[in-house]
Amino acid sequence: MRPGRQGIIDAARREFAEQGYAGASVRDIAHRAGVSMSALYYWYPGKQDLLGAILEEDLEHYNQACRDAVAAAGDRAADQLRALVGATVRYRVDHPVRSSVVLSEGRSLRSDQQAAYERRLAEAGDRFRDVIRRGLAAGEFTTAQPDDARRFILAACNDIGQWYDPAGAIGVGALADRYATLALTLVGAVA
Amino acid sequence: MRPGRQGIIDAARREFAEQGYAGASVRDIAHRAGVSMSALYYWYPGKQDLLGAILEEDLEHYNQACRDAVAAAGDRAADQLRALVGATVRYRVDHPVRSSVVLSEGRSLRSDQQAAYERRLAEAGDRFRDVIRRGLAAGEFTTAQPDDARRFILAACNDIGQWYDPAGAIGVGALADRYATLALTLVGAVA
Amino acid sequence: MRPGRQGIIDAARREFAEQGYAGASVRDIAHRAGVSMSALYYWYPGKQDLLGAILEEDLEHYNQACRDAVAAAGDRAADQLRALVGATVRYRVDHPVRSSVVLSEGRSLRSDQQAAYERRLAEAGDRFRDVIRRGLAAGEFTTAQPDDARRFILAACNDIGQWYDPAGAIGVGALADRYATLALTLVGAVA
Amino acid sequence: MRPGRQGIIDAARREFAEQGYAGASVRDIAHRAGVSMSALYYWYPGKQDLLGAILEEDLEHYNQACRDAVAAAGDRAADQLRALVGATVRYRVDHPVRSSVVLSEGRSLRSDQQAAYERRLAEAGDRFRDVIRRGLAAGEFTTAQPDDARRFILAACNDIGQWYDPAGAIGVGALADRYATLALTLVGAVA
DNA sequence: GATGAATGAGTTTTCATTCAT
DNA sequence: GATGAATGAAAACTCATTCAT
Repeated sequence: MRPGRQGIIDAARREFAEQGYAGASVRDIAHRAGVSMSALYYWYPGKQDLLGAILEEDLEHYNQACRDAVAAAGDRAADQLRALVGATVRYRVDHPVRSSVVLSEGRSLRSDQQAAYERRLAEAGDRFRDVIRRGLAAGEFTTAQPDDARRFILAACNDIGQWYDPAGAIGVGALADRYATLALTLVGAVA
Repeated sequence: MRPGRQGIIDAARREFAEQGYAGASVRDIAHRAGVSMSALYYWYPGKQDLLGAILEEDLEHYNQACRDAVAAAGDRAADQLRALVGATVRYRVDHPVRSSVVLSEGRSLRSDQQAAYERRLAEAGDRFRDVIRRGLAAGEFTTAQPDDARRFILAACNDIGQWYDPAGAIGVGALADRYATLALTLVGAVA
Repeated sequence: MRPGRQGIIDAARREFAEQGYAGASVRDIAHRAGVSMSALYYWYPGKQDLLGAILEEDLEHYNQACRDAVAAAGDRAADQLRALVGATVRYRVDHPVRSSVVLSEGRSLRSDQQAAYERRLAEAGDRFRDVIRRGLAAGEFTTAQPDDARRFILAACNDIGQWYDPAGAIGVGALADRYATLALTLVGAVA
Repeated sequence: MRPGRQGIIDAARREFAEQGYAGASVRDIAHRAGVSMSALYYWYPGKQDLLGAILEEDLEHYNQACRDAVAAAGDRAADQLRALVGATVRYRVDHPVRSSVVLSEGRSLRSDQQAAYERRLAEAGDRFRDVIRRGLAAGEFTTAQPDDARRFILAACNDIGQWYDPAGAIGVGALADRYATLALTLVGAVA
């Protein structure tokens, strides 16, 4: 696990995050992973497959976090939305490198890898959509613009990596709470 | 405008938008512009300078649109925020290529170009910050989270290019209105 | 030799003849031509195109020699067959490098280049077929195996490069005469 | 025969026939043979040795077929020549892969393997030379060009793999007869 | 007896850029 | 004002081969 495959994936993720997919070089990835280029090619058939493996792993990782958060949140839509926003904020803060690659390098995937990527992305979006729909149906939310609200919430959460300073004064927990509050405002949560 | 320069910039912008800065090739840019590579290098010193010129032109272009919108909006903060959101939504929809490059290729700038870029970016952010601050001071807005609200609004507006379909059913005007409404919700606009 | 295109083609032909297409390296071709690899790629899009250009040039060159020989040979089929065998023998002897590449590297062509190559090869074969058919029709030839005779003749002529020693005692003219004699024997030429 | 060795040789032969020696990769050979690369290297010291073993085995195989054919042919040179042509035609038709490698990859041998290869090739040529010489001595053959005739015959037989279609209408037996007839024509066989 | 893992030199090709004219 | 020709470095990837186990 660790020595070959995982070390290479980790190095590739960092390199893709810093340079972008096109700007990253396989040579630098191998060097960063502490293996020869040939060893890298022994474990992965090519640069594109590295990206595919990373996006698969990280999106799945994030989706799992969301599933868990919703499952632990109880029945009220407001609590589920709080949980979802919290999980997303936390993921962006705790995994900035993973988040950066997932959110900006999807377009660099080979065409045959796109479908799986977009399915996983849609799963994430659908979870928000479902919670908001259920909140509306239950009378917990009152917004007339559920789609726009969802887009605001997701865009805001995904944008965190662009400005958040892990060494700064804002804690993750507080940030999650604040973002959840605004999310509930957007969906017009009652009481 | 000028025959050589502008055609090259336009081609470069499209190429950067489609491939990313690192993934774009000077050869392809020249070909797309219909000029020889030598001609391109006659007008611009290099690839980085193309990016610099594009980001300068487009961010300035966007900032001017915002300035004009605010200036035309009258004195109430709510109207100014509506105008600002409207200008941003419109820019993202009407200039998807410009928007895409400005929003995703800033990190590829040479270090000596970064300062100007970030100053212009900050100008855009500050305009939202100022309007929200003035709205709070005037009692028009009531939010306890002005910074978070600003981030939600900007992130949502900037994200439009990721999903908006110009051939789809949603018109720009309607979209601008809807986004402005949510923006006002976020800042807790009164009555 | 000559700058640019021709020098590169000449070097590539020699290299392909000596090492085979797969065994030849673009680096060695460029070195042999006295140009940098980048210069080579300026003139030709890739290794395969070098092979394509060579086979086209050389097969056409040979076909032209055959056309001229037949045209100059007068009306009797026997004379035309003599001319055709003479032209082929001469080509194999005078252009051993061209002959070697044309006869052994056709299978290394890209699929889109194969058709043109095979058309030119067929043209060469058809010229022999036509002459033999006409000789039979005119009563000059009597063989019951015109197809086999044609294959014997062509195979023998094409094989010359495998054993002929240009520094040896056999002159081209004598060889051409001897091969023509056997060719006429094979088709059962009368008197 | 032996489990590892023979499967590897068979795979290598096919690969060499399809791609040429230089174009074939040890990886593909191992994969085709269904063994690991390490296993391949356990049985054979390297790629060159595979080629050496193949050429040795196949040329010897062919030579043995010729020896047997001549031995079974009786004393008349014409019958022996018929037998020799028949054996060669049959070998080219029945073993197209072996034939292809033997006839086109000899030049890729390591220098220390060349001698043995050329000795075996010469043995094949000498058998034809001897039969023709004996036919002339016995008055069975009358050609004035025994060397050229031999070259025609061998070249024609060796060329069969280039055009013969095993799924086509021509049977091996018929083809052998026809080629033998032309061979006898070339040597000027009497009666 | 056999392999999974790795290597370093090599491959073809593309890159941004320069220069003589 | 502009170009055709060229460059050296680097790109992604493959090669035949080796070695510790």
